[in-house]
Amino acid sequence: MALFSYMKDFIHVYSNNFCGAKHAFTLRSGPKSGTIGQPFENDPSLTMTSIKDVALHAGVSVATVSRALGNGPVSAALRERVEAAIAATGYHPNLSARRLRSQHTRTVGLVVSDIRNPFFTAVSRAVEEAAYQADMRVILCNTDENPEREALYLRLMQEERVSGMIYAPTSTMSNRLPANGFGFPTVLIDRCPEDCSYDAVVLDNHEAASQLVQHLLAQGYRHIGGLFGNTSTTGAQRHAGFAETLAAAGLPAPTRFIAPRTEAAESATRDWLVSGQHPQALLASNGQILAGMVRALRNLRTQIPHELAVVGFDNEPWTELVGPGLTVIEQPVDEIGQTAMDLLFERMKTPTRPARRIVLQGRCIVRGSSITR
Amino acid sequence: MALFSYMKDFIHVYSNNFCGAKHAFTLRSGPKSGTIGQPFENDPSLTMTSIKDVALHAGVSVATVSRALGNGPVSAALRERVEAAIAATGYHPNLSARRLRSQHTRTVGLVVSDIRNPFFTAVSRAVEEAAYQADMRVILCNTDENPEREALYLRLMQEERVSGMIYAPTSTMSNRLPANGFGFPTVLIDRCPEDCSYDAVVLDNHEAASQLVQHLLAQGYRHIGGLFGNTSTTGAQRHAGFAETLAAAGLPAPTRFIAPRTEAAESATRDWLVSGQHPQALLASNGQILAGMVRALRNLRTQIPHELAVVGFDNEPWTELVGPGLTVIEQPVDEIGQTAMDLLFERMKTPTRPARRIVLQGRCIVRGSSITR
DNA sequence: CTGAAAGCGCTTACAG
DNA sequence: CTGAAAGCGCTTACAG
Repeated sequence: MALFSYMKDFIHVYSNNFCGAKHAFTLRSGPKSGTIGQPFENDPSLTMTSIKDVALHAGVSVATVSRALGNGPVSAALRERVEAAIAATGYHPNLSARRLRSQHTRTVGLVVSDIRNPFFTAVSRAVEEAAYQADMRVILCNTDENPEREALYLRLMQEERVSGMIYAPTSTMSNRLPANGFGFPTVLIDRCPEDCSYDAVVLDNHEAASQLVQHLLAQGYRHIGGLFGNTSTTGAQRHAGFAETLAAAGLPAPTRFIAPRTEAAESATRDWLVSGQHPQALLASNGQILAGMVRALRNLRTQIPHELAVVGFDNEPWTELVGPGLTVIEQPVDEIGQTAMDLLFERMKTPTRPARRIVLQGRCIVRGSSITR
Repeated sequence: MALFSYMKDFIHVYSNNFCGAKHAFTLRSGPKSGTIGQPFENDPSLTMTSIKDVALHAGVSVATVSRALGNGPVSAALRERVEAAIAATGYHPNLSARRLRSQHTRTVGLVVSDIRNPFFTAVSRAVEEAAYQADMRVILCNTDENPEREALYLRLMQEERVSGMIYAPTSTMSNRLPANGFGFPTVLIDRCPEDCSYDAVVLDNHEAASQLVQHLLAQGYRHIGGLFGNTSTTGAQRHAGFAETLAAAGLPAPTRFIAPRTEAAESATRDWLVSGQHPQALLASNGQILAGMVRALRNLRTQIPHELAVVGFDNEPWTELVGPGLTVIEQPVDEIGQTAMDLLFERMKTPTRPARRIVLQGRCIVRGSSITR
């Protein structure tokens, strides 16, 4: 409502005043000035009021307007006049100018590897919420597990001069993280090489996978196989927990590494099952793989859990609704996002503090997919 | 790989040169200068190389560096020297400065109402992809159906001076969209008042809901109820298609309007079913509602479709995996995102063109949840 | 408390 | 093709 009248005022002012005198310097912008083939943009300079317009309107200096905007020391009388002028002109501060001048962007970059993965969607929401509370913006970038896009977005982080970055590197970059950091505070999430010198928030992947295997062993399963994502340290760690727990029980750990995508998981599962000698139970190392696995079983008319038990990662809403319900590890997604932001803020305050690695525990939710009786 | 060495060079340069002479003007930034209680940021001016450093290093003017960066007219010799200097100094252009000076941001704002809704996740990906192709950034904002957050983000769009906006308004704002626009090209998606003067890409909601009802009628169902979201024009339109199709068949259309969330749908469904006189078939107006509905049925041990048939919107991967498979309307999410970007570009080119409303058809995917035989 | 002035890092007419 | 200079819209010492 307030916003609406704001807009109307804005439009109003645009079509009347403040558009004549102020542009001694005109741009030659137009269709030809952009990259070839790119659409050109309206010239915002013609439509946007600036702090100068507000100052003129209020009869004060731009410095005073700026102070009124930023809770600086301004007398009540002037502040009032400035506020009236802002309302009258429909002024909106220009963030580019503010960032350039103040040399801080109040922006955190969030670089994730697959926004279709609900794990990252959930973490994103938590990060955004925390940023919102701290009056910061977040730039969300989806690398899609593609190192080229990743390089592009890391460059973007530099160009945007982000205050900090929360980052889930692809496996390619995991081994090549700059030893001295990126030039701004960085917190890794979900994935982190064992030896790395970055702040990080990760799941205890080894333990979580181990829990799933122990649960299956307790249920009497002995032939247990696993499908793991091949693009991250996370998949590798979950595999380690899986394999070591089976080894401790004196059992083999048949494993396939695949792209962490539904389609890849579906065909891998199908191939495995039609190969004849398939396991009694299968573990999926993330939600996408789990979905592909279930789809394959469905198409093959394989009964869960009687013909094949299934366990996996990520407690997505639908895992409760499928078949007898799927046994999964739930990750503390809100805590991961919140903690990552906390680490970022601490790092900003104390740039020299030694790197901290926070390991969070998953929660094993047992459902029908792994219970034969 | 290229990126890695880039980073290393960057760090290297930072700790050596270019940090002495250039700051005649120093900021007093520090812990006290930010908002109270907010963490302060490292002063990037101390760590960042600028175009001036590159020019110095290459022995050319800043204008030449700028031209080399932007494909301007530069001799091959100088271009080479500039590129070497960029590599040596680890220079990254400052986007804030560039945007301020050039008066275009190459940024599109994407304001959605619920990022947990996979429909919006999918559309976001399509928009991002199209933006990426056009060398533009996207700012993704999630209003969470909250008009306050929405107002905040609309203000942010102004402050960021976005080139354009793709926008799914809450029902509150739907009635209050500024008649003259926001001051930049805007395309509505998913939701759009009937009479509105904005460019828009929407589903033929009336027809899609009608299709679902016709399918149920053809299957012999006569007592058909519906759960619809109450926060958007979309829910209302789907309800209209639902109710009118039933009316044409001379049947009543028992309806409940709810918040478009899983939890709300679950409790509404439960209440409806335990009330005794429940329908034979139920329609859900989006994916979240559909999920809540299925969960309620599961908890009540109600068999789909024998005790209750279920149809709904949004062909999310899991709808195929639940029970006998769920009959749904699939939305052309990629096309929606792509088309919205196209409309935005066209609007930028021809600001005065009359508003265009593009109505896309859904696809009805019939699965076991609505087939009794 | 207030204003005049400098300058953040770029891009772009303008004049060679 | 190239450089010197102006200026985008702000914030912030500095001097009253």
